[in-house]
Amino acid sequence: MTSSRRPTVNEVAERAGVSIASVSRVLNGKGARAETERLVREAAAALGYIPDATGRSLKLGRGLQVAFAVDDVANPVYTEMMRGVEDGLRDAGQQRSGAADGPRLVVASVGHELEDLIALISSLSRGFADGLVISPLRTSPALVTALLEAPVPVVVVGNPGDKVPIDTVRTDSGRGVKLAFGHLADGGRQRIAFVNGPSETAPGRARLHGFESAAEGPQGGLAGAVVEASAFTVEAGEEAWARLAALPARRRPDAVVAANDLLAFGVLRAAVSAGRQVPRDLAVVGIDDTEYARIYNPSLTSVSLGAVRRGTLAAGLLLDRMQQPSRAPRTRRVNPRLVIRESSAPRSVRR
Amino acid sequence: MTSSRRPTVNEVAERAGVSIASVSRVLNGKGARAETERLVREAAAALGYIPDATGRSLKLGRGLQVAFAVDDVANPVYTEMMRGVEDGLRDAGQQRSGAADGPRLVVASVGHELEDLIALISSLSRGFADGLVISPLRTSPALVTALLEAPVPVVVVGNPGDKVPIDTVRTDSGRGVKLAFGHLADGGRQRIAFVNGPSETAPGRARLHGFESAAEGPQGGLAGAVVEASAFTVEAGEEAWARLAALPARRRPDAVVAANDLLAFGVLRAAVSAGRQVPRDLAVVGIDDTEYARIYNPSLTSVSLGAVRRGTLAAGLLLDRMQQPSRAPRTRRVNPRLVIRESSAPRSVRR
DNA sequence: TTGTAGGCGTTATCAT
DNA sequence: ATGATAACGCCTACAA
Repeated sequence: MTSSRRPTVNEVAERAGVSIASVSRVLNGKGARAETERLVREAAAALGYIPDATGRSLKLGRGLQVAFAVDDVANPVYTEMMRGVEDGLRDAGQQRSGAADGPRLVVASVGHELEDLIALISSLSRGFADGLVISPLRTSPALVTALLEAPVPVVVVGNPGDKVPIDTVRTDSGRGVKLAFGHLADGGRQRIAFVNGPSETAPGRARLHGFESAAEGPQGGLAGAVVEASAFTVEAGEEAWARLAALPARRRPDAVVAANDLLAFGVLRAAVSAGRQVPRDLAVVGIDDTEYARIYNPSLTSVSLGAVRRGTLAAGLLLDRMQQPSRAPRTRRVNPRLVIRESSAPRSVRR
Repeated sequence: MTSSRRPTVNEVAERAGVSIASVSRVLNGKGARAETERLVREAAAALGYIPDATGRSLKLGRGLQVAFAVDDVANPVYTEMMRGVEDGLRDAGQQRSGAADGPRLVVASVGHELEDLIALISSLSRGFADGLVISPLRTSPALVTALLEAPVPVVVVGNPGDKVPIDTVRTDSGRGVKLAFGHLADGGRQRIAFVNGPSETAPGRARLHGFESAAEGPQGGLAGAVVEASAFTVEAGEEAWARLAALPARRRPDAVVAANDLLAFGVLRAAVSAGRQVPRDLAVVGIDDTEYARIYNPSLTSVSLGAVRRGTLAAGLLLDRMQQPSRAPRTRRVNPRLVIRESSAPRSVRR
């Protein structure tokens, strides 16, 4: 099945009757006599020659792969972000280098363990990836250290900690939570609960602050219970709903803001299974505006954090830094945007 | 930000006061005097030395990465399959080589174009990946050729064509369709439509055959319209429902088998939006038993094709072939399994 | 314009 | 047991 061996520049050169230097030049568009060019291209085609990426990167000191490390490939928000990174790589790569296309994107799915991510970053070496985009849930001094000493440029989507001199793409998810809260309050909801993910994560902390600050605002009296789910997953959302449902009747919420769409789906699934009517008995708002938000029944009101856009911006920052490793770190921002759907229809309105 | 430069064996050797050969030996566990070993390890640790993957693969003629090429990263079935591949790589890698862990998995998201996939396969080179798992929707003689001449071992999840001598992991998705059809017929449904994906794809063809053969069976009189969606996506499912709804009343289905879960969600979304009650007015069964099938409202009955298991099996086949490139091609099979949920509750039963 | 030669970081052979 | 040295495939001064 596998052909015996890959042809090398040497064999192409021999067959074309030229030197390996000419082969390399022709194949890299460095200019050569028309006749030489023809000879080389013919020989390469005949042999099915494909440059060995290893040899090339070894010589060049860089390859053409960019990695995207994700905590949870099953979360659609990351696949959307990934699409954004891909787009950004392709477009910018084309625009910048005029080359056929930008670097190839590989996705490294690291586990949920922070250590795994740190190991990935510091093991990052030429030949695996020449740039990295990460969107870590958790952070720690060790991670920051690894980031700063990373062997290749790294762009963080999220907040790695204040004043860390590194390129980042950020969004104010706390403000997103306030948007959701205000929307539910405007819709006549009386007791609005917040289902957060783990508060020791960066997004968990930011979103909790958002809820707390909403609770201090003019409509703050409507703020209900805060429940911390064990993860940003559907299962954890179901479990969180069980805890809300166990509350004494007068504290039981008529609306829930969930810290992401997966948690929201969990709450919806569990609440509907328990016989709640959504949005009549219970309104639900998620965060991320995942593809499934539109599809769910009822469709889910959600706060878009611009996952695709954030991916694209991250790719741009990364390419810039790969070109100029010493430039000053930059931060790009994306604004949250509320997308209203069925799951949060105002209490007063009959469907 | 990026530290000046990565340390190399030379620097470790110099600092340890030994030769680079000793460094290499120690770090690869080839045995050395205890004192030498200590010296090398200390120097390596002090310098934060990490072997350069590029240099290593260049010398070794192979790296330690496996790629997984997917048509549509947004389809949860592929993220599940990917999890299976990861597991298989890790477990088997550990078991076989006794090494810390198996090869690293990278995901190459190729576009929907067959050409892109072919380009990926033939451009596959050392330094990018040393093995590949693909699950292509479409196939063609050109793809088969590329597969057979691929520079690295390839395992196909799916059916690349009959008698193609290549390792494959298969499942009889046609039988899955028959399972779904039979289930709906048993539940008292009178007119069962089939929403297929593009019939020029391998799964589209197999699933259509499954439906046709069900239509010839004992309950075949219940077989209704066949609609071919433009893709295996939610949007295409919504559009397909529109076409079913436009049918004259007596041909309108009271049940739908969809060729995958995304199509099923599209049908559900569109039907529910149009005021249909599921499962009272309309029963729906999907294929793939995606994570969202359990979560949807109503939860979706679906035929599991064992995505995770298929991924694991593919990883095993790949590792075997990487070890023995010339062994005979093998095929592993996974059986479809019906998972019954709310969306297909029998007509007669009141909820 | 073309060819020769050196070296990127690693491992493995062959002396010592 | 250890060290010097030669590759692996590629690109690119430098020389011709």
